[in-house]
Amino acid sequence: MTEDGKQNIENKVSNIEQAREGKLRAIREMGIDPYGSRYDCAEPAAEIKARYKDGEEGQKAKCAGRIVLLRDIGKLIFITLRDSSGPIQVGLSKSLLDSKWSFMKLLELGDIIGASGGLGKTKTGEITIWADEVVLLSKSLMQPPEKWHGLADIDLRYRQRYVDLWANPDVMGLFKKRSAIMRTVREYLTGRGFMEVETPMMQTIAGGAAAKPFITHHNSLDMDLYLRIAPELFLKRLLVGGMEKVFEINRNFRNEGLSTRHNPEFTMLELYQAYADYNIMMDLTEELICLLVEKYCKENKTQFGEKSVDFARPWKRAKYAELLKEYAGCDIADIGSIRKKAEALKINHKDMDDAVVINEVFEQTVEEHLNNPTFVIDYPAALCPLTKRKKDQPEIAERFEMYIAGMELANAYTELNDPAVQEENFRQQLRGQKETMATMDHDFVTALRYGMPPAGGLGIGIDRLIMILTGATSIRDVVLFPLLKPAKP
RNA sequence: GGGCGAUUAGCUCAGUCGGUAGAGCAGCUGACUCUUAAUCAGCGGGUCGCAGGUUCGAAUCCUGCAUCGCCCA
Repeated sequence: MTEDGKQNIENKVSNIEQAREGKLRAIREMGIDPYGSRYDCAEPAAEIKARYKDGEEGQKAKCAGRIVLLRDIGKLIFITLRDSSGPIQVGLSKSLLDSKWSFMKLLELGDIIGASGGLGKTKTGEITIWADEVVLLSKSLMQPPEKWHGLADIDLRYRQRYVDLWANPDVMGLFKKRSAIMRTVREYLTGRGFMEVETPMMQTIAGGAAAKPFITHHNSLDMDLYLRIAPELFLKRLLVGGMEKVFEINRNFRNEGLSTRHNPEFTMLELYQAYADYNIMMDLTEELICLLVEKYCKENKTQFGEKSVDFARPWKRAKYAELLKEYAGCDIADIGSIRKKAEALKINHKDMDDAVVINEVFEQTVEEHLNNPTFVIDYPAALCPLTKRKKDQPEIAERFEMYIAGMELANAYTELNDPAVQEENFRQQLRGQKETMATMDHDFVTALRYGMPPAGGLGIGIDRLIMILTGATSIRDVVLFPLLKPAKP
């Protein structure tokens, strides 16, 4: 960097940061590299603490992490060092580190160090590494957040998640839990013979769901592509190809508003099982989520904001029409009364097809009441262009959505495998629907013409599932880097 | 898109009726070999989100904008 460049940066930083720059220079002048390198054989802090036994003081211990608290008592410095397993106290005493003492005095909050020495306890009983060697692994030039309250500003927490994660241990804990949950999901599915696959994120036709896609452009082909709104149509092509149990856990992108339940990119689990149907998908959903609840929640319950959710089995299974009757007071066959209800709900239903009105009324009257896990089954077929219809009731589709805490978590159906019906459904456009699931995909119809086994398919919104399992009421709390507008124009 | 709220020191927050900006933590100086948000003494630190307006005078009142949050669509 040029001298001018340096000058410009230094003019911008605060006095506090200038003090840190000063320490950086001082450390360099001592001939010490402030950005150390590889540090071998460090042990997780939690394991060091766990293996400590009274009466066996002096055993060697070595760990690395960030200085999150520092208490300087003069010729004795106590450091609370935190690595990804948790905190451990490191004691620096002048008698052990005399030749390096002026360097030790330059350590400050936020620095990443490695320390090794004998394990022991202080007079107050804290397990402590009495360091005889300390290495600076990375100098921190930024002021850490307030040590007691951590980083509380929600905006800053999302924008600077890298600070949030170490300043707020609960946040780290949540994302560790998310990772563990995902591991369990994969173990469960692969244990049952499912194969994990990856299908295109960039698609020429955005199908498989009702949502607005993001559009991007391929330069050398000079054509627009869509970021996928669902992997469904590709996963079903794999059934045609002979894969019998497949799943994909990956991002979907939907170009819609942001809310506590919606992030434009979100993680979806979709799985397909040949020769199954939606009843099997229901059992699988219940079993998988109950396994997760058992493993990651207390007493088969979670607290979600004001709501308490009870996962006791068997979960309620209720027909769409029955719920509409119960909460909207409308008979699904009586479109007159449903339009009347829509009127009362201030739904602009004039230009909507019947099925669309019914669903609007359903969403506004029923969903909020579905607190404990509930399978809503047997949807109006008009709303489900990719779903097989009931043999004896062609107006009903073999589909369920599963709700918890008033939030849609899963969506599944007996997959439609009749190419003629599929092609016809792709042509049916419902009036009044903001987005449609029925986008013509000729190649998908061709695939079905080769023959797709009857199958059950299931989608689970992973971010929402994590919200339920962790009690986080905003999707932004379970997504590491949620989409935000730029802070400065 | 609409309504409500927030935005003040690096961080967490006070700021009365409109009268020149406050605390704790962090920082700096000093003391301290068993601290646990260490303590004690002293010092420095502000584009009160941005832009206008009202006023003798605005962090405070008004308007617009920005970002975030909550609720609604």
